[in-house]
Amino acid sequence: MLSYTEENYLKAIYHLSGSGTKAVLTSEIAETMNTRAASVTDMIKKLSAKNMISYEKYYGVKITRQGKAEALMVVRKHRLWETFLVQKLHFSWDEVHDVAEQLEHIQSALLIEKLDEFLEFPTVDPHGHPIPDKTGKFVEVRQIPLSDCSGKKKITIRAVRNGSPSFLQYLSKIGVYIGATVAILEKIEFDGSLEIMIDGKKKVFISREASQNLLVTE
Amino acid sequence: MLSYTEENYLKAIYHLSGSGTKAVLTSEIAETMNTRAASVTDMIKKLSAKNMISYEKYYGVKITRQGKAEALMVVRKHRLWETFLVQKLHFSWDEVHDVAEQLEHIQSALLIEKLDEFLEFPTVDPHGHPIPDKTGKFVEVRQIPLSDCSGKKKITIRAVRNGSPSFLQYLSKIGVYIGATVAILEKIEFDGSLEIMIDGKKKVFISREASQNLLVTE
DNA sequence: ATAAAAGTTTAGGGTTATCTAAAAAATTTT
DNA sequence: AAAATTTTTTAGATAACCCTAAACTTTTAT
Repeated sequence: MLSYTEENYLKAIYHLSGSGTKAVLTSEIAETMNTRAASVTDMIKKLSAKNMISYEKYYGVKITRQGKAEALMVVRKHRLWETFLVQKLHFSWDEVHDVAEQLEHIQSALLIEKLDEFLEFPTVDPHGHPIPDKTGKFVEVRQIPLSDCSGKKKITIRAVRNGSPSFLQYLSKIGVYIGATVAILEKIEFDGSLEIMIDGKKKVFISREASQNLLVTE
Repeated sequence: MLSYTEENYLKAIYHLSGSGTKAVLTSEIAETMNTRAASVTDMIKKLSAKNMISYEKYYGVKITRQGKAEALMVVRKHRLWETFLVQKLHFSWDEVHDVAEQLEHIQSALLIEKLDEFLEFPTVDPHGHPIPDKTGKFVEVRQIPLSDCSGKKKITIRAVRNGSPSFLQYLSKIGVYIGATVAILEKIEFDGSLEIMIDGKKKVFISREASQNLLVTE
C-alpha cells in the first residue's frame, strides 16, 4: 500500500524513465516534483524499501516490475478520471489535469472498474494518451511529432505531448483537436513554423514548438 | 483552507452538535473519530485558531457560523458523490460510504458544481439525507422514526438514521427502500417489533431497533 | 591529472497528525 | 464536604514529508 506522496513520486519516475525503460536521476525527479534533491533521496529510500524501484547511490533509480504495475494503475486512474471530467461533466481539456491529480489517489478498485464501464472502456484520454486496462496493458500507436512530418500526406492529430493548459487553450482556439485531420501546406525555413490546413477547411500557421508538441499518425 | 483531517473533524463536530445547535464534548469527538482525547484537544486548538469552532477549556466546543458553512460544504460533497456512485455507477447503497469519505475531500469548486448539474441537482442522497445546495441550504422535511408511528396510516420511508452497510443490506433484502410505502399491521407488545406491509404487497416483521432507524413521513 | 563544478547524500530540523502517560479540572459518589 | 472517579489537558514522543546546510561523489574543464 502506497501513500499519496509515494504514488506521485512513482508516477513521476515512471514517466521520466520512458515507461520504465531507462534510469532516472535524483535531480530530474526533484525538478518535476518541485522538491529538493534531499527530499527525493529520502523518498527513494522509502520506495526502494517497498521494492518499487531499485536504487544505487549516485546512479539514479530504475523502476521495478512491481513499481511499474503500481504506476500504471495510477496512470489508469488519472486518465479515466480525465475522460470522465470531459465526457460526462463537460470540462474542457485544459481544466482537467489538477482535478485528476487528486482523483487518481482515491483508493477503491470497485470505483475504478465501475467508472471504466460507465465510460464504455475508453482507450485514450482527452489528450490522446492511452489508458491502461485493468491488467496494465494499453495499445501503443506509433506516433510522431507533427514537426517530423514531410510532404502533404493526410495526417491525423493523435495526442499532445505536453498538455499545459495554455497550449491546450491555444489549440482549441485555432481549431486543433484530437482526431482532427491536417495537411502541411508549407514549412517556413526561417523559423521552422508550419502552415497547416485543418479538416480541409481552415489554414493556420503554427510555431515549431507547437508542431513538436503535437503527436500525429500519417 | 482546511486539511483533509481538519475537514473530517469539522464534519464530525457538525453532526455531533445536531447541525450546530449544541456543544460537543472532547470525548464524543474522540469516540466518533476513533482517536484519543489528547489528539482531539490538539485538533480543537487548530480549528479554534482558524475560527471554525469556539472553544473553552473543559467545556466542549461549539461550531461557528463559518465552521458550519465549511462543514455543510463537506456534507454537500459527500452526498453528491454518494448520489453519483449509486445513480451513475450503479453502486448499491451499502457500498458508497467509504468511497464518498475519500471523494468529499477533493478540492475543486468547479467539479462539485458540474457534478451537481450532471446529477440534475438532487435534493436527497441514496440514504434519504438532504443535500445542501451551493449556498448551504437544504429542505428539511419533518421526519419521525417508524417506531413512533401509530395506526394504519399510509407511511413513506424517507431516510435511514444509521446507514451501516449491514443495516442497508438487510433493508434491501426485505424490500425496504427510500420512497417505499408501508403500513403498520401490528405492533408486538413483547419486544416492540412491527409487522409491516411494504408497497401493499409484502408483509414482514422488523425489530424495534430497525424501526427506530427508519425515518418516515405519515 | 588535477582543480573546479555539478550532482547526490547525510545531518539536523520543522510541521502535521497521531500516540501514551501524567497532571489538572470537573463530576459523581459516599 | 471530602474522596473517588471521570474527563480533559499538557508534556513528551513518533512517523511522514519536507527543508537547509554541509559533506561526499561524480563529471567536466583546464
